Amino acid sequence: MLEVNMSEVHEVPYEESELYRIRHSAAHVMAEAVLEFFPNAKLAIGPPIEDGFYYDFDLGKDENGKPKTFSPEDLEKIEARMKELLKQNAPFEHSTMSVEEAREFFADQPYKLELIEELAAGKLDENGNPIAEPVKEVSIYRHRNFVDLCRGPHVRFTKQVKANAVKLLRTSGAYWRGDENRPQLQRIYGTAWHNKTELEEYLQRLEEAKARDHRRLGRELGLFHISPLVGAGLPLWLPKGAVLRETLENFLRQAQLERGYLPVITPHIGKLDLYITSGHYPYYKDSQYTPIDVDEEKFLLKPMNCPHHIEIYKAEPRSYRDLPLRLAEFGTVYRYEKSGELNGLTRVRGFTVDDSHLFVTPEQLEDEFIGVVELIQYVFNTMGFHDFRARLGTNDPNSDKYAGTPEMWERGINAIRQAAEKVGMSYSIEAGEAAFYGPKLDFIFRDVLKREWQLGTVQVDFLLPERFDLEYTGEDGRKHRPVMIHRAPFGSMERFVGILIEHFNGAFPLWLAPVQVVMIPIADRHVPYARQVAAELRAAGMRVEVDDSSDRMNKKIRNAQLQKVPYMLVVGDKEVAEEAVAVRTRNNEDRGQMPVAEFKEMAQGLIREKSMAL
RNA sequence: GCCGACGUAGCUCAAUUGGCAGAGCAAUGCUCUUGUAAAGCAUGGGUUAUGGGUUCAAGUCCCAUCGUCGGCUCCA
Repeated sequence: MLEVNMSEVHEVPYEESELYRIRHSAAHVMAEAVLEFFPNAKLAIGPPIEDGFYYDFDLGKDENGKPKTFSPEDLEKIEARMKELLKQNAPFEHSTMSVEEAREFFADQPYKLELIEELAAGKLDENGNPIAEPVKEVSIYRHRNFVDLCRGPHVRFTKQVKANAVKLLRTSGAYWRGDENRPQLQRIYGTAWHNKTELEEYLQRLEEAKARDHRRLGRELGLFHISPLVGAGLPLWLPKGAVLRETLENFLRQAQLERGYLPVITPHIGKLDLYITSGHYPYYKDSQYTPIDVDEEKFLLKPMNCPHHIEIYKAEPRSYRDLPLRLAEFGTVYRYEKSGELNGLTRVRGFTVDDSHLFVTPEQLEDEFIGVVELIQYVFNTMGFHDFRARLGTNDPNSDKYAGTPEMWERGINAIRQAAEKVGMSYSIEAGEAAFYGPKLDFIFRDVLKREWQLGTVQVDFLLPERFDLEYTGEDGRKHRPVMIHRAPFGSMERFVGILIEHFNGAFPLWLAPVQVVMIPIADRHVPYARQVAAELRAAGMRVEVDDSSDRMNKKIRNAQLQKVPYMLVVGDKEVAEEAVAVRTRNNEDRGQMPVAEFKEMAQGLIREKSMAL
């Protein structure tokens, strides 16, 4: 198993590290170089970021009135010049200016002026974060003739940024202040490290990430295919991918069965009115497809499963004895994603949610919420996902994106906090991360490349029960309003599988591997025996292929190895004679000869336990 | 959707300034019957994403559309 070393231990916060100063300084020197080639460029901001830095520029318009952009050749020129400038040693000098002076000094830099005004007004700092009070003086850094409004810190001399540890990576468009209604600027991304070795290690890491890209592995391992004729963002699951996905689904089905969930199946479209009632339609109009006309009525390709499940709840009168009612479905939903946002399996236009809606009494809410949290933890643990954190997403009181009353939100948030406390789980709170109908607890997983992915989610919802006027008859014979819990441990099957592919680099644990065993007959005369063993293993529930091609044994091993098949069973004269198989693993281990029955028992055990081992 | 780059055989990539579309792997056939990461030989495979245009001549230049990639924005 490939171990990718991303360890970059920050003893001090990144903002106080030398690397941060190096990158911040590299951004300034890059801007200096840009101004040499584009003297009229307007400077926006140029902060350090994870693994590097960027700087945004407004290059003005060309003769046709189109915004000017950086060409790839420009990038090369800028990088070369930047390296020269780094070597021409110059000190970084810090000073301050009064707001008045700064306004005058940056008179021809409109973006800097905007930053100065926001500082002076006590609104936002240069990163767009709110500040406590208006500032009277602004901080300035100068090296040679390049002067920038900047809080720093920087290295002391440009030479401290090693020219051979810096590389410009790419250009892109980026909206000023991250707002798509404001001008689009030209951004240059670069990376900078302490020394050449670190830079090379970083570039190496990028290569490794590329090699385990799920889009590439998805093709190489025959997992999925995206056909432009079917449509962008609409993946086709190939047999091996489908096996992988169904194995995951069946695993969860079983876990749900054990926990009292009930399966339901609902159609892919529903009347527009359904979504108007739920409130989804007005809120998410922009990310839904145009309604379909059916006779005189409008139908929506379903963007959510909850309204359908709610209608199942309403299909009959409910009593407190029916609750909690846990309805579960692998429900496929369709959401419009802008073309530029699509990405392999991780960002698609049609995907399947491992959805469930729990209808509970207020008294049951906490226990049921805990049950869901424990289910998600069980699912993650089984996957071998140990590096994850929880995030409580609350409403942002300043946003009109959230429906319901403050009391509802309060109750929901409290329910989640109490449940989290009871299971002893720590979490961070982020305002503005809630669903429109209620707060949620998200499970954020860090993969082997240390990238974070939001996977499982649990949401508390008092709103939709109101909107749909849900009720049950209580012990007291009166009508009561149930509470809903929305939850999905995997999130979306597409996204989850995409992440799984990258996390395991295509080498799935035995129980998930689309092909668990490849039979490798040495010569043609061994093929019948290989088929016989394959049949026996298949009868025991294993996924087995026989490589009866005319390739040499060595080639067959190579092919199985490249497909990351866990076990290769080589069979020749000796094995035929002794009812045995010669076991080789994808980890290049030669386990030697083993009776078929022994192999079968061993492999079955590992599959049953969903072991990570071979 | 926006900015930029790109689209040649199933895959990875070649093809001077516009001048006969190629290679490796894969596929198919034949020979060999093999003991732990690539046997040998042969064969087939393309309206160069699609549609228009410029030119004696377009993979190459121009326009549009579709798609991919990297960002931005967005993500119930």
